[in-house]
Amino acid sequence: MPATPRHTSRARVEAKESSILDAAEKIFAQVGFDGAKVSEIARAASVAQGTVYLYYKNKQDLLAGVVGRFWTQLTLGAEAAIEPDATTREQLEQLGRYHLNSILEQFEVVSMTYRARPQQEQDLDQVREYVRVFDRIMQRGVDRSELPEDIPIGQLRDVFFGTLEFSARTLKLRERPYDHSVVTNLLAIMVGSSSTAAGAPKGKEPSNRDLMNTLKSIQKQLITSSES
Amino acid sequence: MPATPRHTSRARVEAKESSILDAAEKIFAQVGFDGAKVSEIARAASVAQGTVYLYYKNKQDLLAGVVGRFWTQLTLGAEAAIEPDATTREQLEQLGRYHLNSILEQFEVVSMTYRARPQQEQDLDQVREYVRVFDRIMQRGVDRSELPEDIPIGQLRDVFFGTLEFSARTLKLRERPYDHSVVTNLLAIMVGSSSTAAGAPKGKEPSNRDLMNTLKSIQKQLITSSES
DNA sequence: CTACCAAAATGATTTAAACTCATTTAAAAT
DNA sequence: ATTTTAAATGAGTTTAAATCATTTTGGTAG
Repeated sequence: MPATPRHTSRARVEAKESSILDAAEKIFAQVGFDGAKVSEIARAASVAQGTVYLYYKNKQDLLAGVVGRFWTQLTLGAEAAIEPDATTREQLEQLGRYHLNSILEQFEVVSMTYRARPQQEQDLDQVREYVRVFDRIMQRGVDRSELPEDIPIGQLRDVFFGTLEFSARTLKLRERPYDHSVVTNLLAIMVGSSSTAAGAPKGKEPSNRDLMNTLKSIQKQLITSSES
Repeated sequence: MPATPRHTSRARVEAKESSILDAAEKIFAQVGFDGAKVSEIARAASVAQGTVYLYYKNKQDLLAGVVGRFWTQLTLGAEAAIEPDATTREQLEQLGRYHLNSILEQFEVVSMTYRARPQQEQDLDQVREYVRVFDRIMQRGVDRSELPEDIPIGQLRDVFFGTLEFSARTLKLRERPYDHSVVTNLLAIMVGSSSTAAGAPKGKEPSNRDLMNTLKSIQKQLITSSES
């Protein structure tokens, strides 16, 4: 079992595992999950069919591996893309920009995320980990008093990622490239209209008052907070 | 071929077609697309396996049938749920409420929508038809001067449906029922904070000024409108 | 009423691809 | 050098989708 390698170096096992993942990612992206044959993937990874099954229980599990790795890397990239000293609003813009760009680039893998969690089970752990990047930015905003402390982070998370994913789908469908206005507009409605966009009046500091006011007014409307 | 029935009544053919769809919908929802066997579906519809293939080219096509019918019915229901004389804001709330409720109820079918369009092809026609309900409400708002005329309807559509779908996923994951605050908050950020929610101050007419102002301020930020 | 025809339905058979496992090969320990 | 254990192999098995030669059904005409 590769799960507990004693006699062989862990490094080699991991190298093979990742070469299988590379091959799978390539083939899945090319022909989709259903179109992909495990024999093809094995060939692309230069191993025998049976070897794939030493590392992954089945084809589903292989997909989960590909998708999981993608989101793990996305988390690392997102953390790198965010300047720790920037304002909450700037950090959200950095994350939004990074997120939209990434899911456009790896659109096929993102789409397959939904197939990697069979039958209404929990989300992939790696996806949950990823969305925490958003949560941390928001929580930090609360701690720094840039955001009201009873702001519904969970609901705004769905606004943020839901909008960006649907926008990415729309852009793909129309064969358009990354469009920064999507992020700008999203932040405008989420957090008020302090502008950092090109073409906007220069020399004016983004004010956090807009952000506070907008979110406070949302807050007033919140009847029942559906999470802790 | 059932495509051109001459000797048999169209009604009977359609009855059988829809009984196969009913069976497929039931089995798909129960065990998912991959878990479903065509033989099971045929059994549930009281026909032979081969008969299924007279009506649908393959299993994928059968899924497309189930999913397409769902969105067609959703369009009809949405149109019925919207009062033509209500304000734009009220109509959006009606649509949002109806949409969230419906996709929560038929969550499995909605999830399978993405599998019904194989390999980055166009959206299902029925889905495109459905989202036009939103577009018409918005366009009507523009025509009535309740909305600025250069409002980016396409982008707001992604905010609307993206947020609701991700919110539904979150609610399902946490095993919570329909939560109206999701719709209320979404409208608050999309369209300003005129409250119609329970517990809010009564006797105050929802003002359209909020709506205009919010959207105007978004408008200012729009650098390039990425659609007509 | 019976013979005829075409549409519709059937399910045994074919096909294809996921998955298994007895065997071989390679690596590590003694 | 020998033994032991891990890793890899691919022919063979299994499963389920899809096909198609045959049968059944329902309508039409003589």
